[in-house]
Amino acid sequence: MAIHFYNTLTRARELFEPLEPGKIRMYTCGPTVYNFPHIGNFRAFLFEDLLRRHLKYRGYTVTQVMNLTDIDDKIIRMCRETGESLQSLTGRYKAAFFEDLDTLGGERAEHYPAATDHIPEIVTLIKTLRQKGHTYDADGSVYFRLNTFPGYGKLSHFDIDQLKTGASGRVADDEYATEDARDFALWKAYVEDDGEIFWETELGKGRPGWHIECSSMSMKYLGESFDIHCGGIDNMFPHHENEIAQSEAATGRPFVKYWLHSAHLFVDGRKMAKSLGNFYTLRDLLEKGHDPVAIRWVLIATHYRQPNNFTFDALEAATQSVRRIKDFRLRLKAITGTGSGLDQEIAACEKTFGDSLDDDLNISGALAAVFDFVRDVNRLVDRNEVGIDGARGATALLDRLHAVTGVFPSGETDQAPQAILDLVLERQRARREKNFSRADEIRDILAQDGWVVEDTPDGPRVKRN
RNA sequence: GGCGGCAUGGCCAAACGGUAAGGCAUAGGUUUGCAAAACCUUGAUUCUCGGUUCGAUUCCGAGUGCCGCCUCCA
Repeated sequence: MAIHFYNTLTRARELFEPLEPGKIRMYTCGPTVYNFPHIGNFRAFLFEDLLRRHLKYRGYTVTQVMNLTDIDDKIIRMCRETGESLQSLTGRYKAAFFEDLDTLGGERAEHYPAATDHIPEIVTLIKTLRQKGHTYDADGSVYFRLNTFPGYGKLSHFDIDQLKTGASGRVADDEYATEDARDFALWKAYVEDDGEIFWETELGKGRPGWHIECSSMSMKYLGESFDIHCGGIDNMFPHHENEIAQSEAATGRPFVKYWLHSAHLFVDGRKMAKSLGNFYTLRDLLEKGHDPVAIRWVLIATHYRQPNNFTFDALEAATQSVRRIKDFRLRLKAITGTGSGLDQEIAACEKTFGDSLDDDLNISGALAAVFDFVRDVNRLVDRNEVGIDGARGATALLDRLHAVTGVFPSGETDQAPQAILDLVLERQRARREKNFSRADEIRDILAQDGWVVEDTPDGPRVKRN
């Protein structure tokens, strides 16, 4: 089955055909590095991670760019309030972002350009826009003149004349210099409150607007036209709309072929908000002792265009699911005899898995295929019908699917230390001598150290609790 | 005021006109020294009301509820 994606631009499910055969260039809106990312941020980043992994699984060469926004109003305000330098502040949160990304098993993108490292490129792009008559200056700032770009609104499907200015109650005072309130800043003139944060450029003393960084950096690393652009649904307007305007006005070419937007994460059915007390960073969940793989599971297990309702019950269910897969892999590992090679089961699982993800990243179908496989194989193992070839094949399959989803780890790292293994041996001796009270006592001791011992026909199995 | 999304068994969640996947939890069973794991069995007519259709969770309309965007929030 060919890959299909739902394209926000057309509001339709479309056959996916990259601009260049075999190669995919994608841009994914990254974090603003002024805080620890919350799990809602990671819902979007992990959707993008799943996307890139699946495309690679399908044999494409993927070039992904994720920007790091390290200059904006909030960052400046924080620097002003704390006295910390911009570089120091954003450096800390960049590091935190990568640390959290690693914890969640996110693959690294090919490029992580930061806005402040691309001031020259930004200035060049603004100059091009100015040269083509798409800008005007006001009070030292440079604005994009919206009515010079006829296609404005084609992504968000907003009728530009019906936008209710200031409906969000967030229009800043310094926006009033625009001729039309809907025009947006490309370059913002320096103001007193900016302190030490400014760049002296041909455009004057100031700093870049928000949207322009994504246009200039995406085009620098991916070219004037590229395949996929992702982001949270909230970025569709105005951010992505403005990116299209800037980019296409500058180049005269189509900017992006497929726009993919992820829906929000809710917590207990409500929008995540600090005021509601349901706001979580990854670190909050880790402190509560939750498994990063289970967290990843919960964040990707809902289709990316559906609102994902995060609950601790769901996280617990995901934890159990991860455990089930790990147990299954341990069980495969213990198989030594001859028997079925599982060729049919493996092929069926992988086909359904791949077909599901090809269908606009239907993760639920993909996970269901794996669970069906686990159940089918477990049944065969119960009947002693699976041989070592089958076990190896099944393990290899899970390795392949883990490379795509990141939620089927082997649990190999849970290797018990010698002291624990000694206790297990002692317990075996006790059991052989029918000294079950001693055996149960040892099991309790192991449990206290966080290890579970299970008796199987092939001997005891130790695993992390 | 404009635009848009969502509503499926206790919880999470698929299905894009053909008669409701999967996971977790629950209950019963097989197995086990006891457990654990595994396996088997167990449960929904899909928010409400209309309409289109031989047939609707799926399409259309109205309503109810929750949510998002409308200039810098993934």
